[in-house]
This record gives sequence, C-alpha cells and structure tokens, in this order.
Amino acid sequence: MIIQLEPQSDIPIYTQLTNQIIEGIATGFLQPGHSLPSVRALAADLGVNMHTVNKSYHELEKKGIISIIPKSGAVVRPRKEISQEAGHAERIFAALRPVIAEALVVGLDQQQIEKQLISIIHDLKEIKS
Amino acid sequence: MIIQLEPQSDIPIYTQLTNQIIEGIATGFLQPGHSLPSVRALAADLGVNMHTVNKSYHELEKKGIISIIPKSGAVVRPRKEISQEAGHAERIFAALRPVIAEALVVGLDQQQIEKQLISIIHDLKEIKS
DNA sequence: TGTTTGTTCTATAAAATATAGAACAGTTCT
DNA sequence: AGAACTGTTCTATATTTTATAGAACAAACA
Repeated sequence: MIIQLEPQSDIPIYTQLTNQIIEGIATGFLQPGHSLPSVRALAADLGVNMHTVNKSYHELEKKGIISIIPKSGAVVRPRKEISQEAGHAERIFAALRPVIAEALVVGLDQQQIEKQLISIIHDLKEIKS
Repeated sequence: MIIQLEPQSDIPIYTQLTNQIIEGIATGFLQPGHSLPSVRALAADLGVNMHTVNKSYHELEKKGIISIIPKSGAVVRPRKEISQEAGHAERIFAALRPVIAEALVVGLDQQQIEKQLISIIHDLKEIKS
C-alpha cells in the first residue's frame, strides 16, 4: 500500500496517515483481520518517528476501526464489530456538516454535492489489488 | 445570531467561529452585503480575544466568503462573486473525501450518507429569521 | 472632532506536533 | 530457551499553533 505524506501540509502527519489507512480499508486494500505494520517498521518506511505512527494507530483505535493488541500488533477489525458500535454516525455527520455548509455558501448545489459524493464512493469502492 | 463556542473542544475557537459564520450565511441569517460585527465588538460579545476573531475573519476571507475592507469592516460577499472564483470545489471535495471514507469503513452505505446529506442541506436551507 | 475601524507590533503562556533515545515486559518465532 | 520483535512508557527537546494581552497607528466614520 502506497502512503504519501506531506510534511509541509497544514494537516498533521499522524492525521494524514490515519486518513490514508482509512482509505486503504475503504478500498479493500486493507481487509478485516489484516495486520498493520509495526509502528517501528511503518515509521522507518515512511521516514517519520515511531511515536507519530503510534499516535495514528491510537486515533484509529479510538475511532473503533482497528484493534491494538498490547505487545503484539494492530489489526483491522471485522466490519461487523465496527458497525455494531454506536456513535459512529454522529461523529461523522458532525464532521460532514461544516463541509456541506461551506459547499452551499460557495454556490454548490445539492446535485453537485451528491454527484461528487457518489464519485468519491465509487472511487473508494473499486477494490485495488 | 447565536454563536456557541466550546473552549474545551479540540476544534480551535477561531475554526468554530468560522464554521458558525459559514452556517449563518448558509441559512440566510447573514445575507450578502451584510456587515459582520467589528472584531472588537464580536470578541467582547463572545468573551474571546480580538485577535482570535480577526483570525477567523481572515480565514473566511481566504475562503473567499467575506471581504475585509481595511479600516472599515467585514462584509459578506455577494453569492455571484463567491461562486465565480475557482478552486472552491476542489478544496471542499478534498475535505469531503476522508469523511466519506470513514463513513464507509464504519458501515454506513451510500443511501444513509445521501439521506444525511439531504437532511443537512434541508436543515441549512431553512432561512432562520 | 472624537470614536471606531482593521492593522501591526511586541509579549507571554499553554497546548499540539514531531522527533529522539532509552528501558521495560510481553509476544512471537526459530 | 534464546533472540528478535512488539507496544508501552518515560524523559527530553524543538517547533508550531493557539490564545490572550496591550499598545500604537492611520484610515474611516459619525
């Protein structure tokens, strides 16, 4: 899986990493049960600090997307386990709201937003590799 | 217009303010041509620092949503002026992508996301006062 | 003519971000 | 059993971001 980090971005490295791992799961590249690289291995691979990767993994765990087994490793949780938990929709829709508000203010209409939504979903749903 | 800031939030105060002003414009509460309060007045009203409000206004200006007239004040830009500018869609859809990816990973399907999208739009489109 | 405006500057403090290195104890593998 | 690897925890440092505070300025405004 190719991960591209931009150190110059205003988005923190650990957030970029978190988002790309989520995308990796969404696309099916990282499947349920899959082990993630160790924090040290991935840090070395990406050229960042171990603690930065660790922070990303814990963010993913907080979101309920992966399980961190102490002294062992991190694993993508089964889809059913993830979806069983409550609070996901609230968190995500709360993040969605300001984006939609801005879209409307800059003149995008419901059709355009829906079209892009579908485009993103189709793009992610294409299982790569 | 009621603005509620949460100092304890992980979202910076100036970002919260920016988002709520955008919502205010989306709902029609703040209409094109409307003057925003002076940075001092709003800061005093909200109980935050002048520079925090100033940063929010400049964020809104950077997004192309308001005009800051030096030594005079800040004004909501006309809708046509805003939508004429390029780059809006790219910026917004880039912000949309990680949210959608997480939604899919958590088990939300296209229908549910679309339903919520429409719900948010309808909620914002209701002109309040 | 005062008042208000955004602007600019210095200053300070706390929190967030990122890196670095070390040590620990449990896990995994040979 | 032993070696390698794992996440965890700790100290440390540096930079950036966030937020506040106060002062001064010149243009705009009433």
